Amino acid sequence: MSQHASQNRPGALLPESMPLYVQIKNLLIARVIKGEWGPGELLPSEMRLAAEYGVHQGTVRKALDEMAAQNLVVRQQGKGTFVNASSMRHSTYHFFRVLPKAGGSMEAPTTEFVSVETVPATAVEHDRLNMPDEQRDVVRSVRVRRFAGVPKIIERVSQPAYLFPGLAELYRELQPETTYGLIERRYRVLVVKVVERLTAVAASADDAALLEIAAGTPMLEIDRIAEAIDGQFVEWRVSRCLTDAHEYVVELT
Amino acid sequence: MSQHASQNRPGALLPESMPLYVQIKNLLIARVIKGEWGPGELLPSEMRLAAEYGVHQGTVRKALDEMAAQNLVVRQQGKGTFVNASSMRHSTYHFFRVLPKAGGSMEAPTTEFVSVETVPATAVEHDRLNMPDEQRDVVRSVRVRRFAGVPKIIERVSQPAYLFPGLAELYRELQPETTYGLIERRYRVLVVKVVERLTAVAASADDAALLEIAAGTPMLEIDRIAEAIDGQFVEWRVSRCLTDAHEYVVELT
DNA sequence: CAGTGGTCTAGACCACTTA
DNA sequence: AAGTGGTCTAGACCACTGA
Repeated sequence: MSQHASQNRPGALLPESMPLYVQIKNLLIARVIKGEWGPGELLPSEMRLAAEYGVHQGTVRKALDEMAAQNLVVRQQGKGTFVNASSMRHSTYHFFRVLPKAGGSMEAPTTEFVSVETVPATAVEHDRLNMPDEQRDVVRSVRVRRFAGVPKIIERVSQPAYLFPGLAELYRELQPETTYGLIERRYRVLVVKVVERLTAVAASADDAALLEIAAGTPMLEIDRIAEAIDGQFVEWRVSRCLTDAHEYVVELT
Repeated sequence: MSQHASQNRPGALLPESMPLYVQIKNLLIARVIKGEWGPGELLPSEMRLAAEYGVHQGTVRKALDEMAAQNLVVRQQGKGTFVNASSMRHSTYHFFRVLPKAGGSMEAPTTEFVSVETVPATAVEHDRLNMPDEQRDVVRSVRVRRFAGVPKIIERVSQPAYLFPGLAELYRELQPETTYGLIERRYRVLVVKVVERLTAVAASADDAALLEIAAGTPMLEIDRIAEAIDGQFVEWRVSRCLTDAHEYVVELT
């Protein structure tokens, strides 16, 4: 793994002759996935890692800087480098983009589980979650989120059962506010990326009943796939939101 | 610009509290804004900039790396560092997130200008665009975008007239596909950030007439503020989209 | 106080582009 | 061949943290 060794075997040391700092970064990510350091835990210092891998501190630094840029770790001067935990992110609602319209109050929503069941996956669920053929079951749950007591969002969530044994019971028991915090603590699965597809739809009869509105009311539908640090798809969620007092905010650069 | 010199000028344009590479970065950004190098043009090499500012190459490198991370410049090994031009970005439609639904074709939309006028700003326009009190006029335009000939999006755009003299005439004359490419080429104003707020709305009578649909059809409304490299707000755009065959896609990390 | 990450300099070699 | 950005090492000093 030393610079000298890689120079003497061009293109041969590792599957691809990637830069040293990229190799270090990949090794560190693999160790984070393996759970060697849990969410929120302290990594060894730059100097220790450099000694361990036989490279210069600056090389480890560049690897850790890139991991920090990807939100995999958080660096704190004087303290050290920590595995990112969702509790350490911008907020518990890091991936939650539905906010009160400008001027509205900032209170967090409450969550009520309408139903939780473990059932065979539909073809669509199986496909969207990229599940292996031999795995058939999903944990399907329906939740209603209320702002100031008023129901505004319906979430229909499907998750591969084989990744999360006992998840249905956990949901019934804990009724957690945030899915990702729970699966991170209980299953050591860290969600690092979501892809959302937004459309405008008319409220169905089911929606209307749950939200106490007229059927046909325009709603914002958010179709989300959540991806874990190892690339597994861990959730397919379809949310329908009333946007009379809230809006979906996103910043693009 | 040496570390020593900046320490001797507390509270100056470049506060001593900032790291050297941040000061260099700010100076370089200022020069880009001033137009010293136009969009797509080559910056001096790291070595030249380091000599010019009297710092080490590595310090300039860190400044340029951060500018590259912000998409202000593009770095190419063996060639040099270039000011970002929207034509060099991921695509001409870098900020355009409305895409055909999965499985749909990928053809680009056409743009038709319905109206262009220079008029006094409403109170809302003045506020949203953060315009100075003494500036009163906006260029207001309405466009319809068609996919495969079918009208799907109405865009209502307001821009501060004082920032873009002659813009209304340019719009009438050129009917450009993309606003940002035009104002970059003609006014050397580079849009680097947009904030979008999405809601679901019912099509108005106006919308229905322009898109040949029934009033009340659910539509996706995208309220966008576009920000230039110097922090100026250069556009307020409200788009209404039919999402029967298209969707708004965003990836969050 | 020792240990951590943050900044800065210095110099080497590399891969890529252009002429 | 010359010039560019990309990588890596090396060592210095700083600011911040916590015992």
